[in-house]
Amino acid sequence: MTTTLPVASTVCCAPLVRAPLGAEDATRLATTLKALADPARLRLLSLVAAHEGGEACVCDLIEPLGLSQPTVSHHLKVLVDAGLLTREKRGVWAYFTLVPGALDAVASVLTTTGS
Amino acid sequence: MTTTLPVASTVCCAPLVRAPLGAEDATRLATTLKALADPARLRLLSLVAAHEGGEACVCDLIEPLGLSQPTVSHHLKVLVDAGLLTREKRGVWAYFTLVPGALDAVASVLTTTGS
DNA sequence: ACGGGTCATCGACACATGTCAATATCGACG
DNA sequence: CGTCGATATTGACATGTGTCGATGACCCGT
Repeated sequence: MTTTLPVASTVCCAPLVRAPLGAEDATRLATTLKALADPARLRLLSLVAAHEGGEACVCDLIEPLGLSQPTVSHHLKVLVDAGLLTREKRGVWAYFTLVPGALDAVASVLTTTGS
Repeated sequence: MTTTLPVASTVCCAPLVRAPLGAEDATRLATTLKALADPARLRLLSLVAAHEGGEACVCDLIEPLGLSQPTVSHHLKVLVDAGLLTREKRGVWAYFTLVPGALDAVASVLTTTGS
């Protein structure tokens, strides 16, 4: 294990602009946002979502990204650890899928129109 | 100028899970998300939003964050450069305010329920 | 004009991060 | 069993980032 927690489900808490969020909540949210704050990872999420069946294996993602296979694997691991993707190994291939509601949870914390 | 562009208004584009977003769009989005992906900056946004009148000066933010004044000033600059905060100097004090719709723009890009 | 208070900038430092080449792991299939 | 092909892990490297102390710039009373 390289990272810490199942974060995306821990994003929880208040809409950020309602109450001055504490240090712990801020750290958890920042951890999830750090996972998102990378061009390669954003494109990975986008590619997985747009791929047929909503799932894609590493081999599908290497070429469109233009990055090496280890780098792609690394980014995918970050996204899985952040709770944004799930990894399912079928035979030789590893299939990745969006975690339902994970991105929306982040979005809802950032939304200000909940007043 | 340390950074690049008025980003928050440039977040634009598609909801991320609709079409595989291009390299440029991914970079722009990542830039904005990087500005958000820090506990101190998240708490700053939260503190400013919760503060009386929706605005706060640096001196209001130093103590609740527990960081040095230069560090707070640095984080505020990052948020302003990202288009998430506005800075207005009145007399000796610098007042910061949330840019209306900036956070919501980021949130809408992340939302998947736009199908 | 002077001094005190608010904020920004600079320089330095430790640490995290993205990337790749090389290597390891592991399943499928002759 | 041996090999090939798909992923993951490791090690190394350059670069980016958060933090602070020191300093500079600015406004405002006195």
